[in-house]
Amino acid sequence: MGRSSCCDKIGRNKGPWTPEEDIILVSYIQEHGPGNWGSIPTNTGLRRCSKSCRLRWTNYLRPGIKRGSFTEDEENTIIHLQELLGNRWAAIASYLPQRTDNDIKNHWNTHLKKKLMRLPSGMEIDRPDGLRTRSRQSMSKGQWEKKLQTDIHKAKQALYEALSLDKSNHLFARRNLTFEAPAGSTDASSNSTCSDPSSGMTTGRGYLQPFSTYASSVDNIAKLLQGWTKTPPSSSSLTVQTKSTDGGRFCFNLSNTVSSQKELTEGQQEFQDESKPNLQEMIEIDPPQCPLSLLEKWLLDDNYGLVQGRGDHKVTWLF
DNA sequence: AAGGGGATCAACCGCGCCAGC
DNA sequence: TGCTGGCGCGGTTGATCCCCT
Repeated sequence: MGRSSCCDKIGRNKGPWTPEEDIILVSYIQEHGPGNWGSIPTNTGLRRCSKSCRLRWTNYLRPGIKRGSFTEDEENTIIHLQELLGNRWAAIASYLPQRTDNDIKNHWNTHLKKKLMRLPSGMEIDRPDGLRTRSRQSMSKGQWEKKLQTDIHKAKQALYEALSLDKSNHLFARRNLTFEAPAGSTDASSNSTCSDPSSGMTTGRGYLQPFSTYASSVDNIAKLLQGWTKTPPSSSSLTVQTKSTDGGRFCFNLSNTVSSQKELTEGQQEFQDESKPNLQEMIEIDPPQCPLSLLEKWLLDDNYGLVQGRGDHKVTWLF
C-alpha cells in the first residue's frame, strides 16, 4: 500500500477550486509571498492541502501565465525540446516561461503527439525563422541544442535591438496607452493591439505582448479580486484597457517601485516582481522601470531564465 | 433536441529528492 | 547516518465541453 495522500486528510476539500478559495489563496500569497505552502491551510483556513495550493498557484493563479492556444512557434519548440529532453516537462517549461509544465504536458498529450503521428516519417516541420527541422529523426541532440541556443541568442539580439530603438520613445512606459482586444475575442492575448493616444500609434501584438499576456492571466484573478487593494494607485500610471471574455471593457494598471523592493527579502522581492500589480476593478501601472530592467537583465545575461527549473520562474514576469 | 463519444484541461496521486534535525 | 517533512515532478484521472449523428 502506498502512503496516503496529503489530500486524504479528513476535512480537506478536493476537486475544482471555488472563486472564494482562489481569493483567499491569492490574498495570502500577495501578503506573504509564494512558498511555505504547508502554512497556507493553517493560516488561511483553506481546506486544501499544501500541494493543492501550490499547484493552483503555479498552474493557474500565478501572474504572467499565458493561456489560450499555443502558437506554431511554441509548438515547434516543445516538439524539439521533447525530442531533446524527453518528458521532462518542467525543463521544457523553463524555455517557455509563460507556459506551465502542466499546460505543456497536456498540450503534448492532446495535440502534439497526434500531430507528430500524422506526419509521415521524415516530414519536415516549418519554422518561422525559415529553418526546417525534420521530425522524429532530426539532427543529433548536441547539434540541436547548439541550434536552439543560437536561435535564442538571435531572438534576444532582435529583442535587444528593438528595445534600443524604442527606448527613446519608451511609449508604453511614459504615455497613456489604450490596449484593446477585438470585441468577441476570447483571449485578450491573441488578437490585441495597443495604441498610443498621444501619437495615434498602434502597435501589433508582438511588441506589447507582455501586457496582453498578463491581461489574460489577470483576467482570471482580477475578476475575483474586484475591490481588493493593498496600496493606493500611483498618480503617474499606465492604464491598460482590454475587453474581458464576456465582451465588457476591462482595465488594469500596474504599479512597480524598485526602491521599495530593496527592503524586501529575496523571496518577497521575487514575489513582488511577479505580483506587483494591484488587482482592482481598475488597476494602475507605474512606468515600468523594473520590468524593463528585468528584460534588460535577461537580454544581457545568457543564463538568465534559461537554466532555471520550474520552481524558479523568475522570468515569468516579463515586463 | 437528445445523447453518445472524443477532446480538453484542471486537479489529484504517488514517487523521488533534498534540507534540516 | 538515518529520519522526517516540504516540495517538485511526471503520470493519471475525471469533470466538462463540444461536435457529430
